[in-house]
Amino acid sequence: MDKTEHKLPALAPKSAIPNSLNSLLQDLNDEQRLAVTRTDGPLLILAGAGSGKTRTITYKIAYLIGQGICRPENVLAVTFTNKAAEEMRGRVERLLETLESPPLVSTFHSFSVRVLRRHAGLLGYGSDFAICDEDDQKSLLKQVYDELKLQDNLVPIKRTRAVISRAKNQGCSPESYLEGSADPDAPIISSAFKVYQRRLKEANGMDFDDLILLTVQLLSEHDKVRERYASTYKYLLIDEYQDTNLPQFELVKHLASVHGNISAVGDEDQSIYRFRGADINNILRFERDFPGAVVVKLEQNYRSTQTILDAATGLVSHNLKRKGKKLWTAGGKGESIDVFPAESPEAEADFVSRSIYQFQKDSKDRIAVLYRTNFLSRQLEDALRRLQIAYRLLGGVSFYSRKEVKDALAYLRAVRNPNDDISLARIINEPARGIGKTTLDRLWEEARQKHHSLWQTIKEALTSQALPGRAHLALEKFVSLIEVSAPVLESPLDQALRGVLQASGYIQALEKQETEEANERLLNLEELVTAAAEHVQQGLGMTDFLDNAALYSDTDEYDQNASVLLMTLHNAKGLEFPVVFIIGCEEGLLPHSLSVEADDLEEERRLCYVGLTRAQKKIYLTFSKRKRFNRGDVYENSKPSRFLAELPQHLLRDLSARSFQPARAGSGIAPSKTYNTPDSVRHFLEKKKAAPGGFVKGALVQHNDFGRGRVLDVQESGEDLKITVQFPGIGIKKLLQRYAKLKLV
DNA sequence: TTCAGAAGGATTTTT
DNA sequence: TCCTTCTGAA
Repeated sequence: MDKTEHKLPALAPKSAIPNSLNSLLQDLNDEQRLAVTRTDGPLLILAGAGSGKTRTITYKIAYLIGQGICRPENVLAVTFTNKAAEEMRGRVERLLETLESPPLVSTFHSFSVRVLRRHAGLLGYGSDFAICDEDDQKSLLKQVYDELKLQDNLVPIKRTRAVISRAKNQGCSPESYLEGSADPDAPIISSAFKVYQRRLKEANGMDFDDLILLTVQLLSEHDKVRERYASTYKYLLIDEYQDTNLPQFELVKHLASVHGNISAVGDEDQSIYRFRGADINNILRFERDFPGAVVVKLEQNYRSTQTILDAATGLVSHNLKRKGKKLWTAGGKGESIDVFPAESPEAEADFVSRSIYQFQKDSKDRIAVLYRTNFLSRQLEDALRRLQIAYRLLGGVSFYSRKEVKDALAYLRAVRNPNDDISLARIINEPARGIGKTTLDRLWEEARQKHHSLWQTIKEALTSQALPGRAHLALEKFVSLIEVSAPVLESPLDQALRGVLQASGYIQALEKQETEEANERLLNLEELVTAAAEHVQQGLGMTDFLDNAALYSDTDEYDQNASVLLMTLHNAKGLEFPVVFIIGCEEGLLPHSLSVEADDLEEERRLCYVGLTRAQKKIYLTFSKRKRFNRGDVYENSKPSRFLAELPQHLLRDLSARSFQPARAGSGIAPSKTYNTPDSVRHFLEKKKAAPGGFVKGALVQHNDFGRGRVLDVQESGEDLKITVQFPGIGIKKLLQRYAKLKLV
């Protein structure tokens, strides 16, 4: 790009600009500074991996506000994850020491919720609409299947859900989806889609896709609302623009329709969300969509060694659909990229965990292990535990998707709005209170015919005495439970939550079970109450609490302090680590077999590219020559990923000659490791007075490596205290119970 | 209506 | 291998 064409504005220091901002601008290279200081009209920042993307946006926000170009409330920055938003918010606040009000940094989804909470009425929704996650969608679809007399085995609900979501992300209605689809099941899916959408609206619910779609609908149908938002946000900044899908693009267009000051940052080589409708053409087409756009390319990489960059560029240059850019770094050549072909998946995990063990002996560098599919983490977790290496897993079952947590939240929703069918159905017989399948089927049938909510139907059935005595009584009790609980919501959120859980008998039912599992659930509920209390302290209400719970994702728990992180390649985007392992570099896994069939090879390649460019210093690529077939001990040969062959071969080093002794129990390989009680643990524990030394069962603790955990047991042994602490979220629940009991001595 | 035991199915990636 | 769903008995 010709730099002379756009002269850099002189950096006239005004008194309004904090000095720090001024000196920050001096730090930037010419392109970055241009990207930061150009404040008129559309701007596309094509940023390579590790080129300081986030930094550029953050500085830009600070620049706009610090220079007095606009007020904080006139800036809207959009990211894809809550985590990214949070981080950016923090950075902006640090840059601008004196800020009356913070600029809005938000994800597409949470921004949409914010707008919809205000204007849902215009679209025929109540403003207390519920946000449905995948589970809710599936249970709603189950009812749709009942209504349509569809068999699950004809078209699996899971598939229907995915197809509907995809259609919505492409902006399709049930009808337009049917027209455009070659799928033989399309007529069935389309009819389910139609009923699903109707029922969802009747239940005053929105799924994730609706959040965006309905916001777009709102802005396009209501000129006043659009103008209001579009003129409020004088400056619009969109991160990861290559991941926007059609509805998101339309949202952006609406928001930019008054001022047109949109800055989009993206990297077409990192577009990895096509499955959720992300359209790489959005970024390729930017200059056409926003005429007069200036394009800035950030090609200098500040993250990786030249070797890593060459490898990554070499790989992704096999893709045809890209604008092309040449990454370079002022840094050194760095180490070779090591490839380890393992004999078996176990050997692969063994290699990785031992290498990590070695690394940790002489450095504190953070290490990431990346993989294509979540289940690949398991064998590795086992291996890491054998060596007692602390790690943190992203993904899997998140706190807010646990059954008991979702039940508790459903109680809150149902009490607040009993006509919320989805929540009501979730808890009507949880704990079991004699409202069984037969009764519910009858009620649903009734509700369906009259187009009434489940709640209405129940009340009608009670007045008309239409049900057998036992069911009648059970329903009467349930109705009064919900009605009696309503005033409880007036009290502070944490108390309300506790009250509802008590009144419903949920807590008591768990307590009665006296199993380890029930106990864990109780502790989780306790943690939820704590979280609610924290929300209250931040001055947030119930709606915010529920929204956050719904939009919360595992990535958001990412903990800067853990030194070994396990996550999918998707989750790794936007992060960086000194050392990166990419495991499972096999045909069928990376690229994934389903993607090869669907001809999404380029996306898989980009995914691999994303993985490679996370690394600052060192990359290991591993694969197994054999893989275990579904069940049993049958092994099958597997081929190394074609991407390994596409990498520039001179950058690779084959480690197959290096062999490790196989791990044997009791051979002294597993080092005994003592964890000192971190200060934060003491801090937490000492607040509660009870048990020996102030340590108490069930207390929440914070550990540097594992994040938040809980004290399971406290025993005195001689002069020492033996405290058993459990850290949830580390692995699959069962494994967790077996292994993740960490002794803090 | 509920619980327990058995059989069968599953594995892409996420807000 | 593990988890979910189905089936039948109390």
